[in-house]
Amino acid sequence: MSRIRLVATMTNAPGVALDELAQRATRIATRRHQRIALAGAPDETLFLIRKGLFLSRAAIPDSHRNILGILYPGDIAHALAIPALDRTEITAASDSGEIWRLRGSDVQELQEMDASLARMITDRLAEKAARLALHNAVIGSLTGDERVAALMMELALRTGRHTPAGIEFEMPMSRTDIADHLALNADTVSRIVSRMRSKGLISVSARNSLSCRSLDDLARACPLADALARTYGGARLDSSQTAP
Amino acid sequence: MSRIRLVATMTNAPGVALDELAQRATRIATRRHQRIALAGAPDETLFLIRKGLFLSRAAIPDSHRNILGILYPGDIAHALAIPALDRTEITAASDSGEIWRLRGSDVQELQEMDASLARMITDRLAEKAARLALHNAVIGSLTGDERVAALMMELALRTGRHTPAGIEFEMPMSRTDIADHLALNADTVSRIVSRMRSKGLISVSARNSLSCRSLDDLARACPLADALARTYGGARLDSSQTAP
DNA sequence: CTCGCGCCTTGACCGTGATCAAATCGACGT
DNA sequence: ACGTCGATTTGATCACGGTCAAGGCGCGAG
Repeated sequence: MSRIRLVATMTNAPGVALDELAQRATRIATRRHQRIALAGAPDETLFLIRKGLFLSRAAIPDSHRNILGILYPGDIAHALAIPALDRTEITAASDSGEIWRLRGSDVQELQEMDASLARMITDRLAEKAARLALHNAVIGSLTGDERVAALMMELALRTGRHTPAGIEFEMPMSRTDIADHLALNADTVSRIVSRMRSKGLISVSARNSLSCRSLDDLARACPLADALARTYGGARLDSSQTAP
Repeated sequence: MSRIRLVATMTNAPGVALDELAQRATRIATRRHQRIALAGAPDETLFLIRKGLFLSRAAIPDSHRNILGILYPGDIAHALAIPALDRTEITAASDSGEIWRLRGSDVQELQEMDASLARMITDRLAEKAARLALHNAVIGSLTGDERVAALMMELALRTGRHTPAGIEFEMPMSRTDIADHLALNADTVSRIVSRMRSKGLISVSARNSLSCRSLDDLARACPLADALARTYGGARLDSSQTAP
């Protein structure tokens, strides 16, 4: 049997590079539903997510879908890393978030002075590509139920806290947003979540907040759990049954 | 009405950075179906696609799917940009391809000497992220027919040549590979391609080679054609009817 | 309190694409 | 030419999830 451990996630960039960025960054405090347009900013502008959960959106022709991805603290958003669609923007999913905006020329300059910053940026971009490829596999090869379980694992691993009842995590998106992100339908997502609740896999602990007794049960509901754990948790599935 | 122009695509990195890389790279000539394992190489090893079409693969649990993406000349492959799945590898789709393998430490060193190389690498990674996000939208919001049209547009824009009969392009993958990549089923892909042939949208010009009379007709079959053209072609859809 | 407005839930029905099976095609070696 | 093996095509059937519609719930405004 396999077990997932929840470990502290490194959501922040290494301190050295961060201090340099902090000096030049425009800090933006955000509240829920606040939008930050990418269309307006110059191409090279770089956004660094510092706190909270954000969604990147864009208009997708002939479709109601408009979610491109979830942004977590530490992530980078850059116009060049987003497909050439209309109305691209970032919206805050949770309250009291924070984003840093950096001019492309400043980043360029700092990068030339400090190689570790360049390294940090390429690592973030590579990680983002890996996560997008994994998400491709999620929506390309999993059933509806498995996709929802995958999203919950991702959020639990990133934002989860241990409580007596198990692991509690935020899912601060509407059913429609979840559906868009998982390439499902809002009605279907609602059905799936209800089913998971009635099976006891998860329970609602507050508005936009879920808890699950055991991550392992969730993982068993999702074939890609192992890869998700490695990617999002710093945690990993291991086969040892050593229960201390 | 909109028209798509096919323009020369810049598939190669800027010359300056390329010369530096050339000195340190191990050049690998590949033939069809040749595999290059990523699992064996050190984490930081960087692969640069120089010629030919390649597919990145990985084992996906409980699924026959195993295609993560298509790699075109100019693309970078890096273990960190690939999700934490088993049996990750790159296979050549076409004959007479070429890949450069670079040690992570060499890249690091060159990057510190020449900022334009660092820039080239981040640009490639960002572009890859954009393409993956676009592919998410393709398999998440399009019907089977539209997905196949999207893949054909991508290939036509990247590898297409003008001929008297229209645009001719290579599709050197098996039906199964195409199906995996588009999150469809091999049977379904076969049906869709047959349907497109009987509609006259495309015709078979040789084994693994198709031609289509007009890219615009293909584009009309795919809601995301505009974004695909911007991303893959350097071409774009424009609304001018100026026919010289 | 009550109304109104979003959002969510649940049910009934339907369509796209998956699955399974059989026939056909293509490449290659003998 | 013939036989073999894998890939492709095509057909028949079915299930998952989409669509549409009705009803419920939460929450803020009047």
